[in-house]
Amino acid sequence: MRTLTKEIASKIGQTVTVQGWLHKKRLMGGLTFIVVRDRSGLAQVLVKDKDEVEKLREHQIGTVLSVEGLVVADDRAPGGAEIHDAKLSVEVPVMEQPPVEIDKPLDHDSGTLDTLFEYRPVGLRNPREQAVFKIQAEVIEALRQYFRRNDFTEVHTPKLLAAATEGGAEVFKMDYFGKEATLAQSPQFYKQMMVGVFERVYEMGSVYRAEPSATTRHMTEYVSVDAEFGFVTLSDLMDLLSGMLRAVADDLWEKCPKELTHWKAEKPLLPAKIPAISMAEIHQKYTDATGTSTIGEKDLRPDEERWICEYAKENLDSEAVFVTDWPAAEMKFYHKAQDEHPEFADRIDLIFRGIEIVTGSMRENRYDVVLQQLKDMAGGDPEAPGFKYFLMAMQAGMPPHGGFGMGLERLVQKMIGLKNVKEASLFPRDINRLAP
RNA sequence: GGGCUCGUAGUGAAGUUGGCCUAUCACGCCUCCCUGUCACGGAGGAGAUCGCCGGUUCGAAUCCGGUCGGGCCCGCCA
Repeated sequence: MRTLTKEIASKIGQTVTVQGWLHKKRLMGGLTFIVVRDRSGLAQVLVKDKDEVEKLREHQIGTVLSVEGLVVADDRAPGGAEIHDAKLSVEVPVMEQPPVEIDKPLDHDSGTLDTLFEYRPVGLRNPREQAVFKIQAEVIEALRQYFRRNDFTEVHTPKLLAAATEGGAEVFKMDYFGKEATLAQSPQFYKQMMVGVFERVYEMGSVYRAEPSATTRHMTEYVSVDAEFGFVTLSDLMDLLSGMLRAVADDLWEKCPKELTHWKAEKPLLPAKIPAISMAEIHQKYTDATGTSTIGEKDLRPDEERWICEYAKENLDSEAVFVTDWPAAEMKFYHKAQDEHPEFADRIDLIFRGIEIVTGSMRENRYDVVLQQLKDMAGGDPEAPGFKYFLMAMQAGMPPHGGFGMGLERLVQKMIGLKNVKEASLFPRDINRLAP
């Protein structure tokens, strides 16, 4: 019977067998400490028998071990318990030293990220790297719970598409049995269609962007958290997002204290309602504060995004900000303009700790209007397979609805405090990395 | 796509106004010592044709040209 390392503290006085990877060897002469890693964590084994220690000669970290011994309580042991009188059995010997260190923090300086990713299959065994993805898994779990609490249905939409979807971002083209197909850059049209079915839906899945962006916040493949719901206003959407971000943070700091400590992560300051500031006002404040004029610009500069978050943290007790009142000239065809001020789109971005993690908007739900906007704003062909079925759903009756897309890795990056979004991806894909 | 910047043992760095470099340090690895370590400690050792090609020079890690591969910022976006 296998005992997990996390269970040994509750098995004092019992003989147990743990299985895992050799994580650390400390030879002290007459006694040797061995640390074994399994899925639940680490356990210390004390070996005094020279013959037992000899079994590990020249065996590298990563060697697969089975260890049988007596669990003894000792304040000097990590976790208050360790295994004594151990009989070691090497299940899978490893004689090659790992290319990167597993038992000490790996370098995350920007200049060395290439090495970090090149050796990911091994480097991810490092507990501190693992922690990133334990946190990511918990974020997914918290989001799923939050959406379910709010009566959303989870869906999975196709990523192989007949044609480009939203326009704007570049899409990957590929051969599909002699026809041209594209990879989805978002589930936008499908999740809107599903509003007509379930009213409230969400999806968490990979999307693909063929943009030649070489920055700390872009990847060509990332996990998009998408939600869409009907019979709502932009205000409802902002409330949903405010609640969501807080739910994730609360859950994370409750469930993953150890993992967060690895990264010295600080719980974000998030009010019940994240403050909303119009783009024009941000431009004005930024211009006043820095002397660099951005007034009239149609988007926020990256530096403005960083600046407004600092401002909000100091003055509004929030590390996140909604940016409202985007110029309608920058609207996508499926967006809805504001009823009272049609020069603005009914759109928000959510900026968290200096980076845009969410874009959301109300969608144009009137068939005639969205059809016209498609022709006028996107030059789209209503009969093209990329638009035809979307329009079919719109014509079949759509309530006022809206939704958002959020970059999972960006959220994890900012919760932890990583410098590059790629550090929050198991196997990141960017403009010049396709492997591992 | 534009601008800037970097490439030195398995890993991270120093050296880069040419010679003192037979290339330095730390981690890791190997050998030995060490009975309470937990980033253990101590002694010794192996490991690098300084990304690659060409040039300048008596002499190149260092200067020049080319080339390959990274990174950061901007644009665009999540």
